[in-house]
Amino acid sequence: MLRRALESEGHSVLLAYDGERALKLALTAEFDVMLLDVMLPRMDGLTVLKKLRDARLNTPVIIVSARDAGPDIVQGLDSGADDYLTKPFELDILLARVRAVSRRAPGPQPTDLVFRDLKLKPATYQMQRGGRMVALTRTEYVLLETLIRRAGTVVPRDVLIQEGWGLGADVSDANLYFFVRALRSKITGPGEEELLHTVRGVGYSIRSQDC
Amino acid sequence: MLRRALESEGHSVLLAYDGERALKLALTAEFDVMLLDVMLPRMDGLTVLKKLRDARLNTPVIIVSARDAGPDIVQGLDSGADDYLTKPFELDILLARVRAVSRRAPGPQPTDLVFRDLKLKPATYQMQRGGRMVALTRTEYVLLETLIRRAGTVVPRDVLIQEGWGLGADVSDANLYFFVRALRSKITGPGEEELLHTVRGVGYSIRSQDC
DNA sequence: AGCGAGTCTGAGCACAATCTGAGGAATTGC
DNA sequence: GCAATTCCTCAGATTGTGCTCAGACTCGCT
Repeated sequence: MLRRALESEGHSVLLAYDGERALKLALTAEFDVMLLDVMLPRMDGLTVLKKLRDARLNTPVIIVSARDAGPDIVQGLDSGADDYLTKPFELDILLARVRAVSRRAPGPQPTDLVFRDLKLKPATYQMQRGGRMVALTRTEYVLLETLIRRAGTVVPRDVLIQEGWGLGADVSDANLYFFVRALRSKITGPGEEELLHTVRGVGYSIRSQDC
Repeated sequence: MLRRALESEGHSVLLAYDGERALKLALTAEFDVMLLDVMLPRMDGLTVLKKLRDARLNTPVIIVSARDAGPDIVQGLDSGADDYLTKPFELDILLARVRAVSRRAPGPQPTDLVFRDLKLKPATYQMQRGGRMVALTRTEYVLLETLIRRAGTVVPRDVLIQEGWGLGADVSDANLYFFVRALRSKITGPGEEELLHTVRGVGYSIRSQDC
């Protein structure tokens, strides 16, 4: 739900389901804002924050926690958080606080989605294959994003349709074929390896020849 | 009481008992943090904040208010506050938030926004392309500012509208087109590279041809 | 080899998104 | 109050995206 809300505000969102992965993400890519829960599996939020700051990264962090006791808040902020929001909260407030926090961050560096030498740039609706930079239309972009998010797995045709056109959408097969074709022609230049494979009867899959 | 507490933390404190004096203080001297109540005599806190930001001062501001309704908080943050604290609050939390807010501001932000040979001068509402200096109207300026702040990324149309005209603004498409046209004609002289690109179905983007 | 369902291709149309020109309303400065 | 600037609106012109269709091609099966 949060992801949706943030994406509708123009952010692109990466999700981590436990503390370790959150930290790993935060250390590898560069983010505008990090929303951090405290109670997390594998590594709690405050530790994540501590390690992040130890690594001299000052990505803005908003702690989102059910703990609303004074000492918890103080500890959170003093661990290096930029803001502290207690659950339950109103969505509008979260969005406003995200705006407030990210407003001062100078260089927004939305993260790119990558598979091999194929890079997807949410910020500009472009993709890059090797050195080639290509512009994508909105629908092409959405489809490629879901494909590359699940790279290595097969994405069923109806999932693609749902992502690209919404739930009850009435999309003809030919139409999806049309976009697959468009994507293929953009992804695979002459002499390049085919990355977007058809899985007959099911859907499509981004992967390299082997595996 | 607040003054005591803050001074015991090593801050030196100046007190203003109404909004007008607060604004005057904030405009004349340079502060690490400003604690701002909303319900003030002579000029309410939000107006003070607004005028402060209009004067291009980005002193960190924490709003301290009894109003704890969602819309109030959102409005406060979107007016340019860095944090929002509802009364009653624990002293420790206030102190922690003051530390959090003052920690990050490394002094006043850079004055000119720059992308390639395009320079935006907030102080004078002017822009410079190469050697050419051009005056901008208020709306043109705001739009170009948000575009250049997120240079390299696509700024959705509704974000532009929100920045230029405020939240619930009712702005016709044609109107935005009008300003985009105005900006383009000012940014791109004859023979110069187009920097303001449209991304169909989404919005606009400042970037150079490649990348 | 022959069949059928599933998939792909080429060409072209329709429509909404975008852009333009011209001019009218609202502000602003003097 | 007037002139200049700024902002906004309307009515077409234009474009690119999304979409469709008919026919060709594949793959797996018997």
